[in-house]
Amino acid sequence: MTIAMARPEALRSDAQRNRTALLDVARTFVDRGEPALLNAVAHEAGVGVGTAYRHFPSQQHLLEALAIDALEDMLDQVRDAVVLPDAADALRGVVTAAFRSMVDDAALGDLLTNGGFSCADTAALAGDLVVSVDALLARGRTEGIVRTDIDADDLRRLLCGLREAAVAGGTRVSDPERYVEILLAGLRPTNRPTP
Amino acid sequence: MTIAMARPEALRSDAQRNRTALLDVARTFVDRGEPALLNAVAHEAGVGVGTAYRHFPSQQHLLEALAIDALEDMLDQVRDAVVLPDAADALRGVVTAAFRSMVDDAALGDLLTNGGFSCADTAALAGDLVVSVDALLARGRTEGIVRTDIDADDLRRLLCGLREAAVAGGTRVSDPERYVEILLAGLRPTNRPTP
Amino acid sequence: MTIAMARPEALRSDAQRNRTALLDVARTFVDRGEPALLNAVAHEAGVGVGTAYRHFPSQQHLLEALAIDALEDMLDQVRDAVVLPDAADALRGVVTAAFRSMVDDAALGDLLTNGGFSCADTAALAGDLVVSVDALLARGRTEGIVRTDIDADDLRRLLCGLREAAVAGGTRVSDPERYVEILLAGLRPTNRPTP
Amino acid sequence: MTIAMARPEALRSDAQRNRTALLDVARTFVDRGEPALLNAVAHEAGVGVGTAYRHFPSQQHLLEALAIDALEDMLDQVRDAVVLPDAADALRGVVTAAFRSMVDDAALGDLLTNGGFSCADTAALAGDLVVSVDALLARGRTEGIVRTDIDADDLRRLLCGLREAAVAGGTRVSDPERYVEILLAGLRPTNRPTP
DNA sequence: CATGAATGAGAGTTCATTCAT
DNA sequence: TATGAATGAACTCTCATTCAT
Repeated sequence: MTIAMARPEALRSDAQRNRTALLDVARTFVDRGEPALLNAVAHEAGVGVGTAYRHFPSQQHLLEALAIDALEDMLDQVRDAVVLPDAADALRGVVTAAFRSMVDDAALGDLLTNGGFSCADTAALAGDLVVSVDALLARGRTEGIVRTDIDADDLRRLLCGLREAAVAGGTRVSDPERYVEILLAGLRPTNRPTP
Repeated sequence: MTIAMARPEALRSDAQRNRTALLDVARTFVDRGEPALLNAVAHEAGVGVGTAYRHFPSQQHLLEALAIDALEDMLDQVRDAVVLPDAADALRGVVTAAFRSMVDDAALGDLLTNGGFSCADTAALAGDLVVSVDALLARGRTEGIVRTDIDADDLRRLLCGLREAAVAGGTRVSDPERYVEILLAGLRPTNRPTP
Repeated sequence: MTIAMARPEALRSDAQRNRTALLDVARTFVDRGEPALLNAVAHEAGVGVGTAYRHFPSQQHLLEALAIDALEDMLDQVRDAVVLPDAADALRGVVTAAFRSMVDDAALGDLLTNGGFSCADTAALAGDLVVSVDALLARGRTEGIVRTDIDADDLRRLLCGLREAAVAGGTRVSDPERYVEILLAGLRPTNRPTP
Repeated sequence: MTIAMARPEALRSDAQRNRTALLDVARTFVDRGEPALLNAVAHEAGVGVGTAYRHFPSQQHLLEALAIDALEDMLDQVRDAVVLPDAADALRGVVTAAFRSMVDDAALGDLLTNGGFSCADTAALAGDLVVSVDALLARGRTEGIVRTDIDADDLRRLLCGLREAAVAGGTRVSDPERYVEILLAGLRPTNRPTP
């Protein structure tokens, strides 16, 4: 029994073709806000259900495969941000980018909201993300630019909640950037004006 | 065809008994985070399915019946707040109380999050709520204690998102009050310190 | 236990009022081609379901109550026809009138089509109708103006079928009278021209 | 979305086995005059409900699958009849055969009576049938052996009505052929004896 | 007698997952 | 390895009839 991977080893070329087709179709589903039912995705991709299940044992696996690149980008961004000269800029950059990604990519948003990773690689990525975000927050706390009672999981929750606020009910709010500003302002330590 | 009401006229005593039993059971479902399936609720309440459907034509009606009291309390609170001497206190009180209610009562939280009212009385209540919240925000804007780019629907969305943040995944975050503080701080006009 | 009657004895005035209201509403249902569900009829008549069931123990009883006058008219017409001077005119008159009644009155048409009387009086009426129609046909056979292999039940079936033909699918055929002409022509003995 | 077909492409052997089993059971239902409920048919065929729904998305589809062969036979017969030397023989043959088929095969009878085709192939067949029957009637009119006010839809209605007359109430009338003779005689132009 | 709440079997349908081909 | 047919539990909803009030 192999551990599931959202990003698999090298595949035979036909398998790779199927996998890509499935992901492409699944993407259209989540972009429309519809659940990526394996059967429906398989059918629309012109592939047997069994094949779909071989590649993605559950909807969750499919979701993680859809989101893993974005998750990795997010990790890179946080790691870059940790070493930025200005801590406030770093945090602002990370929060803004994360929010945008989650609003634009329902797969990523859903994944971070619901958790419960099924693939070893996405789970590991998520773990690394927590570590890096904690580092970022630690620095922010040290420099006094962020509340001291917030950890990485709080930030994840707040971002997921904010994304819900922005896209809930299938309608995207106008100018979602306002919501990031609100979060960023709210994250600063109390009684401390914007620099 | 009578228009559905979440809070019906006086009921015959047996009907009232069943209705209460259904609502009690439904409450345990939503409190556990489970969907209040009409059949399951009916069965557990020791009542025929048909009876459940007579009282609540759909899960949505059931949800609204579960939430209407809390919704009304919320409206009262907002109306009281509008005439409070201090606008900042008023807003803080409303946001705090609303957040607590939604976190404690999943029915209320789900209702405000998903919208789509089926009962005339809950829909009316929700409409009144928007009016009152807009009044509250207008006053806040006038007095310069709240961002000018936020309306009642934004506040609803933000509160629903914050509640998601606090209770998502079936686990309630520790000390949810922190999240309200974040939101309240974020709602203040930029570059303006807490008084 | 009383035997059911489509046309009951004298009723208390309030009972009579309810009965009439139920029948009036039921008539609108069958005229629209909808089944006269006891619950729906009762509700629309502003009467309790129990009351509806007291007056009409089943949809069938309701149907018979709706049709009994027309059935009686039909019987009168046949009895009158039997003693008419011209047998061909008599048959033509009966067939034409019966067809028209059944096309115009879905309750009557359905009753004669499905049989299975639940009320003693409608059943008796139907029995009398068979007797009279057989007399009419006997005379017709004697005078050589009608096929010899047709009895009253055949004629009922043929008329019901013809009505189905005319109104099937909720769409009434244009000029239904053509269909009566076809039946009348078909009923004449073979090889015998219209006089 | 594939368009439904009453007669599918080549099936995998297991699918073919199930399909046949379902159709066999469904046949017994309609022959008993009972509605072919998908669930009941599936159960009696020893097959999951889902399988029944895969093969036949609705009762209507099932009905059309049951009737398509007979419908095709009927079309062949009409097309053959159109080119027969004697127009009267042609019409007689078609009417007689159609009536027999509908009386013997409740699926066919119900299909033609209720219309509302769900499968592309049966709908096409029905359309072709109208065309061919109209051709047959046109020739009959030209040769003066059929009433001029009857078109293909009238003939369909009359045949469906006649079949109702013959089999209504679950009891089949004795010697149904008499009814065809009546219809055939009735279809001839008025005042014109049988040749 | 009137009322209308309650009943519950059953119809119709969907979908995640398995497994024969 | 790919295919797609099969599965059946689960769910929503209806309606004819009964019975407590």
